[in-house]
Amino acid sequence: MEQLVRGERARRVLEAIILEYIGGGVPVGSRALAKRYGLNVSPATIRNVMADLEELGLLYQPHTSAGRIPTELGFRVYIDSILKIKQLSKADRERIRRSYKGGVARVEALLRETSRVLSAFSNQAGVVLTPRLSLTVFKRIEFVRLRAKMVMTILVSQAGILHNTIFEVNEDSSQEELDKYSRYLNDMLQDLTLHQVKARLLDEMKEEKVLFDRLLAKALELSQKALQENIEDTEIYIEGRTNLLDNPEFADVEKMRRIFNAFEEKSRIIDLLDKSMSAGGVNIFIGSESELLDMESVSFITSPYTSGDEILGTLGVIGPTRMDYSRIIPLVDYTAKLLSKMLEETL
Amino acid sequence: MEQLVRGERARRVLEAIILEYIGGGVPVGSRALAKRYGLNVSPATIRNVMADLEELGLLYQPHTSAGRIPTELGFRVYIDSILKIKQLSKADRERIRRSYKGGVARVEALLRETSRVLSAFSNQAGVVLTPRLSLTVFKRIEFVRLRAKMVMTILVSQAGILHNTIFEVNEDSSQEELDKYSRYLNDMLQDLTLHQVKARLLDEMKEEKVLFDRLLAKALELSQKALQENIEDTEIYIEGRTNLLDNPEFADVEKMRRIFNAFEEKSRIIDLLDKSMSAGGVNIFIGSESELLDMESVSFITSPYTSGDEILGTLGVIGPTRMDYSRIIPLVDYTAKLLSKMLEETL
DNA sequence: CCTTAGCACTCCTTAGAGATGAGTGCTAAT
DNA sequence: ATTAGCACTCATCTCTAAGGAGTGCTAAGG
Repeated sequence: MEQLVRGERARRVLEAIILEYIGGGVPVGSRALAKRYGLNVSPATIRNVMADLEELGLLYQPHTSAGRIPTELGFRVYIDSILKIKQLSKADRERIRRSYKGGVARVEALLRETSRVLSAFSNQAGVVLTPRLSLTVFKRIEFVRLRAKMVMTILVSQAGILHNTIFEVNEDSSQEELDKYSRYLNDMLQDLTLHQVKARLLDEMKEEKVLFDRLLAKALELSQKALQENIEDTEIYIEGRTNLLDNPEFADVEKMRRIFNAFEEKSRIIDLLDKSMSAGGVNIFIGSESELLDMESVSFITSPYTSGDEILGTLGVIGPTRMDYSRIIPLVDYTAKLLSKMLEETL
Repeated sequence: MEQLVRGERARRVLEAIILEYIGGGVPVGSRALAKRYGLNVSPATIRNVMADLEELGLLYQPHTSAGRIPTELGFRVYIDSILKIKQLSKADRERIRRSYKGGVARVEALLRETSRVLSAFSNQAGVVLTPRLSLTVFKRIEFVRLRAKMVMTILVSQAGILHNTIFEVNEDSSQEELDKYSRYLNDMLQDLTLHQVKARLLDEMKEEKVLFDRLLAKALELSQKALQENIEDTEIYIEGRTNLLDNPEFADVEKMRRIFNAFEEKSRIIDLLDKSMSAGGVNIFIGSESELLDMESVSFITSPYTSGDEILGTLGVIGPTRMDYSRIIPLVDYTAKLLSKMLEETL
């Protein structure tokens, strides 16, 4: 990829075109480029360079008499080998920290607030994925008797997130009995990851003692059910969707509909963000790279967030391919770190 | 209101115009009306009637040579004194019941699913408000020690909804101690509404015994904090937003932006739905009646839902003023009753 | 060999001019 | 009271022409 754009001048032209296009959203012509950027060459020369870049697949023309627009590949090359990512300024970091309203009263609220912050500072849509339950560490389980034979289980993960399930049991238990079960389980399952918890429960159920120990049997049955339902229900907070409407590329209703449809069908966005979870650091998906059908003009900038050593989830910004990467990449990076720190301090 | 449209024919014309306008979304002319509805009068006569209706403020013309469009008042009169609301057919009721996917594993999921169902059957946006915590009945409280001095409280309402708060305390308590507090409180607060709980806690704190009973004092302090934060955080589930994009009245981007902005600013929608909570049965807000600024062309059809005698929250459909009230009013009505029944059976 | 001025050419965008047609209000006859 | 007839209004559509941004190519100059 690196050697794709050889000449120094070619790279500067590509950069200029991308900056100009990010700023304006319209095809970029040679004249404007020659004037506004200190390239010190004539428009004709730039046209030659542009023709080369087009041949490499980094630019394209919507029609013969229009300027050039960067292709996805063009953006890719720009991001990978031209863009120098700066740190966020101290003032910006400060502003972000301050823009968190209120204390950390609930993890869910904190995640949603983070999404809002991302959207506010990027002027695009912010997105935060809640921790994958299966990856997180068991903290506590409780059973609540709602009415005869109806039980609610409450599972608390180390990440401070609650998951509940309501189900019917064959045999009624009093709240006192349920409390016994949960005390028992809380002792047994301390500090296991949810995956380990599942395995542990299965192991226990195979043991002979289950046959004789009614309490144990009951407790296992209930917790089984609780985990079955819950293990994969990840939530997603998307804030600032309307920011996307300000981008001229989504001005026509048809494109908009596609994007908002994608937002409604959350599972595909979750899959995408999941992918970027394992790969640490900031990830960038440009247009069709995201493999979200019909989203050619949309890009994702994501980063995982953690608590301690535990990777919890992903957050990021959704915007047009034509967004200001130089600002938003550091923003996403910093916000992920900030959130991680806040979580670590409370959990 | 009733006597506003005197003549029987005038009412039939108004009805025909509204039906035609709901169907087509374009101004309705006298000729089309005369042909398609069995009014047995000539277009000229209808024009006279239309002129009368316009004078009453029930219709208006976008320009001299266009047909008529019903005003908000026109819709109001139609709904209040012309429309006969039918029951949903047995087949429709069956289809709605079936379209609920999966069991009732969590109340939150059930509410979101209800929102989805409303949107799917109305082809508009569905909306469901979670129960107001302050109106619901206390079920259970739990404290979880997250780390030194950090405590999470979990409050379970009778409605099966969880609310949690994380906060720092001055003095560390072990999980065993926290369990004692919660057992104590669970006994004390059983079957009170959250409002009563608040009052009760304040009363208790005034008592002299608090000075001597450390356990009591601690328990009260923690529960105080838990309630303070939580008492008003209502959630709202809006599904099927994109359905609104199919309506020609929202075809232009500017109007769309307004609507989606309103969706992002949830508090105003919550206020509106709250209003309709106390007034039982189906409520209809037409255009500016909703007092959501900039929403002239949007209507709300809402109904409260319950569990037993308790009013829990509100659900409804958001669509253009020009929506099919005759179908959607019974839909909202039935869905509210269905949800109420499902909640009653599980809680 | 690279750079650049000049020029012909493309093609999108905009504005304006008719033409079309849906729909009205009014008048006069039934 | 109803209705046929007619003149009139005005949004919408189509077509054309002008304008202009931007290109590719060629030929001249460093």
